[in-house]
Amino acid sequence: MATYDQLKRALKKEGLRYTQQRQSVWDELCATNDHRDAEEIYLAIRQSGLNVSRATVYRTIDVLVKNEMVRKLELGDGRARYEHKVNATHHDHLICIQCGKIEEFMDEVIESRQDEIVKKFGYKLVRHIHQLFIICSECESP
Amino acid sequence: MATYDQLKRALKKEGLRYTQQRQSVWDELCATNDHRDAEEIYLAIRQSGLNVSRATVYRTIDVLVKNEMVRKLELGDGRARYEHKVNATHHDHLICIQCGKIEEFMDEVIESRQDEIVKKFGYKLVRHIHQLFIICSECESP
DNA sequence: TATATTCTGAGACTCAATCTCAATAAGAAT
DNA sequence: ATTCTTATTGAGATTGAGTCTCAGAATATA
Repeated sequence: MATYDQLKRALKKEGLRYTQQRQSVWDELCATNDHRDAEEIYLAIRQSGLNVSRATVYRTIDVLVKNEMVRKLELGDGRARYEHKVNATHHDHLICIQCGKIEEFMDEVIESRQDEIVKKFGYKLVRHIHQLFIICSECESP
Repeated sequence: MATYDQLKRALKKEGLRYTQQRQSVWDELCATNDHRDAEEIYLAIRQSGLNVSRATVYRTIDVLVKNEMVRKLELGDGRARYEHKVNATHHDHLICIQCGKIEEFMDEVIESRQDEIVKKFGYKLVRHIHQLFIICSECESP
């Protein structure tokens, strides 16, 4: 699942060395489809018996985000979440404000409206954040 | 502009006392239509000769946000921005990643698509964040 | 193998935001 | 108006995510 080659290529492109620590961060990010914070990634790696520091986790994630292998999610609670982008298509997020569950959505109409809005202003769209904060069905009627 | 009555009403509703410090925070927030962070609000109040602590600025803003007199913007850079909601209609934001300029947009089609998406999931929409990170015309061709 | 360079980890540091608690001020009662 | 009760304030300590430092470890190059 975690592609050894993709990591090597990205590191080479950045002029960085391939190391076991960087591989383990990438492996752990690919191990689930969850949206986890840096501390969770760090603890999961340690759990698996490997010794990688928090600093290395943060540094490696930055490289992966820059190379579009990982997506960084800012939910406004001060902790960034990360999801790998292996085999993933573009999507935005629904976040339950009760249980924290995160689901994904994608809407072509919204995507194209965004482009039109930006075009009308005469600007250039770089990226967007679209998050729907909801109460999920389980939390609504438990 | 800064409505004395609206503040008094909100404070009464929360079981809080009306104080000069709280009034000055509300006054300063209403003084411009900018999207400023807490430190900027704090410094602006001090500039005007009043003595209000950072703690009070943060605490008062929380009350104002809770009572929908002020909107909190999380741009993902670790500093929340605030804008007053006096005479304001709903809108989302365009943010220039070069110069930091913030502009507003509103699109009925996007708004209703959001409702439909949430409805399809069987969830309840509480609030949303929609931010378009752009490069503005001045930054694009200076 | 020797040498140069990058990487790592532990912990110090940063910075926005929150918390603490003694001193102060608001509002109610008299 | 004065007193009394209770909330508020301010200065600085604290928190917590994330970044930085730098000596030692690991990797690449000669």
